Amino acid sequence: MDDDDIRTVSKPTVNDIARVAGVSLATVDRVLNTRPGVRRVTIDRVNSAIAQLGYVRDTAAANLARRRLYRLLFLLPSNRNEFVIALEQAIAEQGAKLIHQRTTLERRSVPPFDSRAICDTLDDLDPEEVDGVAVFGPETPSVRDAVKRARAKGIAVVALVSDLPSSDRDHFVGIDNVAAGRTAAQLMGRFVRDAGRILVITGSRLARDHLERRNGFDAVIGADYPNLDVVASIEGRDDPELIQELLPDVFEAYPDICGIYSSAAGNPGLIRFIEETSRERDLVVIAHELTPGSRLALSSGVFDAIISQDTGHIVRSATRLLKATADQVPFDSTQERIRIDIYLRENMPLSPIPHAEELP
Amino acid sequence: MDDDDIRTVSKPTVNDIARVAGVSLATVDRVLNTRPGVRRVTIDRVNSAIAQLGYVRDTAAANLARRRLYRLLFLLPSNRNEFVIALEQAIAEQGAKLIHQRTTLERRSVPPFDSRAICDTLDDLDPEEVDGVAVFGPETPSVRDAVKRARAKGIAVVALVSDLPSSDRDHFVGIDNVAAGRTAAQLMGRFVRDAGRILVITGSRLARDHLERRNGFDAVIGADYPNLDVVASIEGRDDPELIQELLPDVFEAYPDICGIYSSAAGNPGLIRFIEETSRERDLVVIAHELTPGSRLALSSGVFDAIISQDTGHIVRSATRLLKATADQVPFDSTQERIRIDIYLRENMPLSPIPHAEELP
DNA sequence: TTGAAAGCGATACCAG
DNA sequence: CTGGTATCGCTTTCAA
Repeated sequence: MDDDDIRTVSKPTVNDIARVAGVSLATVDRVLNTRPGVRRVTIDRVNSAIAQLGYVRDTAAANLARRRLYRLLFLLPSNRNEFVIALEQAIAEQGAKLIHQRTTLERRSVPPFDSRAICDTLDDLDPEEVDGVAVFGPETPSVRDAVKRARAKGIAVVALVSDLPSSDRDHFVGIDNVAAGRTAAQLMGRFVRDAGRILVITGSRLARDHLERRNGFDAVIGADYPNLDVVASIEGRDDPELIQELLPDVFEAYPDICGIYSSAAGNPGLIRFIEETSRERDLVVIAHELTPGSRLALSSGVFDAIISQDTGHIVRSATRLLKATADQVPFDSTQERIRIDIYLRENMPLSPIPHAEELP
Repeated sequence: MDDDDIRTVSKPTVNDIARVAGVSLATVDRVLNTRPGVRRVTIDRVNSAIAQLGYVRDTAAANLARRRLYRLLFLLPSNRNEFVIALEQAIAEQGAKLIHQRTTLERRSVPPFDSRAICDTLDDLDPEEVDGVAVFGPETPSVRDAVKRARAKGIAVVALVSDLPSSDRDHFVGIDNVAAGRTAAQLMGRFVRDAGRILVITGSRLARDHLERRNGFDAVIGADYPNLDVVASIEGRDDPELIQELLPDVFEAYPDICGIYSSAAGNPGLIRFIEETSRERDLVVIAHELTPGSRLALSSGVFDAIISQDTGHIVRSATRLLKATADQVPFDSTQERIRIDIYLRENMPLSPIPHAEELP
């Protein structure tokens, strides 16, 4: 009892537990890590000592002793659009920092919407070699099952950017895309001055995130803005060239388009089209993802607003969640919520990707 | 040389340095931590071994051995508005988590705008007892000098929410308030449908953040929205009662007010006024800080948009920056940039302060 | 000016 | 089943 009082200044350690429970360090460790070979009574004795002392494991010390390495894998589509590139950069940057914290980030690309490649990659993963994987891919039945198998092998899995809800992934790291679509619609409704038609550019039917955005957008425009009419969307397949090619016909068919919601990738094509043809038009354009290209468009007035998600935050969050899942420890949910960022020209960060790492 | 090659699998340690430099661990440590009592030649030998091996210190192991505790202090105004309360909650929550990471967060309140109290607190700080302090206060000459003295004593100082630029504080943790004001103005200009007057509610002339917002707001309205006219602002002193009291006269004098920019605290008074009197009016209202009260106002349509800064992020960022400064190690500037958040009804987080800490 | 050795808090191997 | 002990990477006396 006196001992306990004396100890209250600093936090209890395994040694304290051993002393209070009257067992050795090794036994305490066995109980702490639920390893076999301890009698029920002993387990109880140790556990009550733990409870009595209010012990909390020092993760840093544990990882040091364990020489624990976290090997995490990011599985991305091999798209070359700016968003995916930003994500890759964020992974590379975080990876360079985390190497000093016993964590390695590996990145692997598979062809877009190639469920098969995703499944094969996941199935080939050896739990001895990989602790967790972040998957940015389409929600297909085969992917869903492959995620389940990976988790069954003991590999932590988070869905990145686009959710895989029915796969039992451990977490989803990204924005609520229905809400993002609703946000875009609200801005559109506010920004457009008169009645007219709105064009939505989508990506692929296979991408859950694009679908959700579209649904959210339509719901709000339909409910709150009777003056606006959403015309049948064009499917741009995230391809700038295709988008630039399709747009003239659309504007021919609907000359009264007063707003464009670019809900997927392929913005460069949209930007080129507007710069070449629609300068004079009073067109409200809302797009997704703050990238070098979309920043310029926002600065120059080609875009009116950008809905975005912070790629740095996404990578850091995925990393923390994969580690926490692997270690089965709690995490800070407030820190892991990815915001639906709204950027106007006025609140853009000065530099999208400040590479500088400075000394205080 | 062979040794080095063999070692490339894992990262170099102090032992490797000692071996390569042909000195003892103790000497390596002395050089690493720039402690006295080492000959020039020896220092050089160790340093070149460090460079050769590309050594990076394992902070976790160092802190373990050092039994390093970070004692950080947050100095806040004793205002009871929701923003300060949210900040206090974030400090309490982070503090509870960080206690397991050798970091204690202490919070101290001083009367608002009481430079003297801030100076006294800073001057009383013992560098043996406090590693860093985050100051949320007015930028007065005396505060500036007290910050300088604190830093001279070896205490890390960051300015919180409102910058103290001429004080040589180590960092500023908060948003660019000029840009925040500009953002509010752009939204206002976009949201207001017709010509009219805009009322700005400010806080105090002593608060740098409020002044900056006001300047940014006026600049954009003046330049981009000739149809809008900003009437002389009212100084609400962050006081809901005062604001509620002042508003009727203002609307009497200017019945054509079509927008309100609440650039400081005291929103509850504004909300009550609008709910009681201006329901019928077509009033665009933009306020600062997402709090329980402002969330409700946004949901109900009393507010049209909220400019905000994430209190959780602010506290985490201040903590990381104070630690990094105290240890003189680099930090990740992309992670520390506090965003100018724009919230509409559609992109509000579901719960402003999710207290839940869940298991994966 | 330098080195040997004892920890920090936790883990893991090898005996018994 | 349980305990002793070396070790992780780094810091810190205490001697020499």
